[in-house]
Amino acid sequence: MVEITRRQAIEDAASSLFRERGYSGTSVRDIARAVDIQGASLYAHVTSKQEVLWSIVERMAGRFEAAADAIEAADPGGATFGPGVYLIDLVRAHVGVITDDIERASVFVHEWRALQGDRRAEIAGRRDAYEARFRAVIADGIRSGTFQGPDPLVAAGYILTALNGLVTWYRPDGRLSPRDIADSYADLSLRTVQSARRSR
Amino acid sequence: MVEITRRQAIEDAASSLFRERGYSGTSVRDIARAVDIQGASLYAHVTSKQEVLWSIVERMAGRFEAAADAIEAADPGGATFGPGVYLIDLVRAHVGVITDDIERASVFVHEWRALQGDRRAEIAGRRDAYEARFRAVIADGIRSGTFQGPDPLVAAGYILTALNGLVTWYRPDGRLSPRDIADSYADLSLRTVQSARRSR
DNA sequence: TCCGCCTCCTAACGAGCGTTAGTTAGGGGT
DNA sequence: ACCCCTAACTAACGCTCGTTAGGAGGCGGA
Repeated sequence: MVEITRRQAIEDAASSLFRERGYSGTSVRDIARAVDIQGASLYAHVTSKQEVLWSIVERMAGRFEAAADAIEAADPGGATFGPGVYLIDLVRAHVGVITDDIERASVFVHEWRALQGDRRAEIAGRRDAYEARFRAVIADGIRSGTFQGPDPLVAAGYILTALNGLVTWYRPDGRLSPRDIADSYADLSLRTVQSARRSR
Repeated sequence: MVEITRRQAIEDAASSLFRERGYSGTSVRDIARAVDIQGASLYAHVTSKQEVLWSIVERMAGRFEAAADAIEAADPGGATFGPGVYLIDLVRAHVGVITDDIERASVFVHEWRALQGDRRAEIAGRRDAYEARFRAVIADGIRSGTFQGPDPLVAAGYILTALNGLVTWYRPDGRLSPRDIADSYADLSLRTVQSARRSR
């Protein structure tokens, strides 16, 4: 990871620390130390600690949204390829965004609550809108008989938290490539909304 | 919730605050204010902030373990009723522990990382041992042909994070009762490890 | 009546917090 | 030669942090 700007290096260091110790558990002097600088010198590059968190979270929100937008653009409402393909694509995209930048993704998933005021509300809203895409495709699939499930809300909650849980165990240098995980997670998620074969 | 001891009231208040703002984001004066006391007066009931977190996390670890122990005792190794029933029972038990005390469960899931030194290591080990029960039953089921899956480790990770994700959206006063959720989650989890019926 | 516990208080400690102010050193453009 | 920009520094601000010390009031049991 070659750093171009000092600002980027600071955000990378902050992401890593926020992930490890949480936003509240990380001091600006901790971040500064990670880029070999005095605490006060950080403020030449950054206006506040809160703004660093915002920058990280906002960028990741944008990535998730863009990935989902691309899928919607390719197959509006899943009308062409059906809810199964649409759901699989959403899952693969979600996994891809996480594995692409695990530190920032982890901060996005766990630390967005540390945002204050309007920014927190904005992210809460955008998260909800994003999750609604999953709820919609699941509800669609159930309505059309492609999926079977107890409740679209519960199923969406189950799948989405499973996907986000990836940030707790994914290791870039681990046995499984992002591709492997995307394949597995797409498979598991599709099964989750389809009736199981009976077996004893 | 009728409080018997002052200590219990303090732990309840701390659980609620740790859940909302995180361990680092909560000060001892915040906890004290929640039980209408001066910050320093807390130390008549508690030896340190860290010890309060430990008390909460340790108790919940015990609950999860006890619930799983009961299942193992009733059907050792799933030898009698098979992996399907065993997994369903584990899932129902896990959901039950969470819905039974959502605040403490949420702290257990998210804030155990704030523990320091040996205590953190101990909980990490106990968590891993607990999760191994899920991995084992899934691997068993795959070996015996009851389950089909891409990888027992991935499947276990997927299911466990889905279950733990319940702490982020469960509301005791919501539409769904703990029973409803246990039913749905047991169903969804079983599907996750079984091949889907083909449908278009 | 007195003892001892329980609960809570005020005052204070040293450390660390996020942030501001003012300054310095070096390099590139005019 | 001059100027400004960038990137860093030291010093300090007011505040909050977790925690300790020492004491006061009330209540149950001997």
